[in-house]
Amino acid sequence: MKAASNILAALAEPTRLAAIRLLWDGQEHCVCELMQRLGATQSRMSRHMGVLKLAGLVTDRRDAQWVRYRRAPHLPHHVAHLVDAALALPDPSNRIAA
Amino acid sequence: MKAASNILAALAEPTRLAAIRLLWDGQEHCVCELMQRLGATQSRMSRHMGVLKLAGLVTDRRDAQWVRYRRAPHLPHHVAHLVDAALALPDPSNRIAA
DNA sequence: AGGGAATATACGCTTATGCGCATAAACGCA
DNA sequence: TGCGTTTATGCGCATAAGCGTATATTCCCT
Repeated sequence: MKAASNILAALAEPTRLAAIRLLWDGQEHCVCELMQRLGATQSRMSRHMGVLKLAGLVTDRRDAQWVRYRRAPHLPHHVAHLVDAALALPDPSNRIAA
Repeated sequence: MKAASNILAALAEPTRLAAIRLLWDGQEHCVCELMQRLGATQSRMSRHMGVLKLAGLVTDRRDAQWVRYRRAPHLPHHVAHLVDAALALPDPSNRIAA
């Protein structure tokens, strides 16, 4: 099993990490919202979410024409802890103009 | 700045994570030791260490014909915390035979 | 049934990553 | 200086990752 590498690789992409940051509020977010807020195209965002889902970090739920993503429930504590640590790193998108 | 992604990507490779695990004892380890203990070729290990060094996770020191690597000193707490969390994930190489 | 919205996916392309092999570079020692 | 040891690196290759475009798919609503 190489779950550790999968998870780390999933987090090692700026847009995916940004998506995780949004999803980590515990609420559901549709792809359309994520792509808008992160400035990503539809297919790009969809695929990134697929990676996060495959890594076990998020789950999705079909709701009419939308697919709602949210933080995976019952996430192993090690994993949750890792994600928290990743989110604690300085966020490039939060940079203050000089 | 995309340091976060760099660090996560650096950790997202099994051999590199295993190297970090060894180096996280705070001691110095030469490439020859790492390659032996991790079963990697020389060039492979050297390059992996280069990636870790570039990510700022380790430092190297020339000692005669050896290059001693060790955990980077004064690592930002966020980063140290992240690495600790990554090392806390179940380790594939520590698997117990069934 | 038909149309529009939201999402996933197949395809092709470009770039990045990881690797082995061979070679260079740095060093100690005789 | 020449040799052995250790480490880094140039080169080429194979594979993976990421992306855009276009197309399917799923669902609601009329």
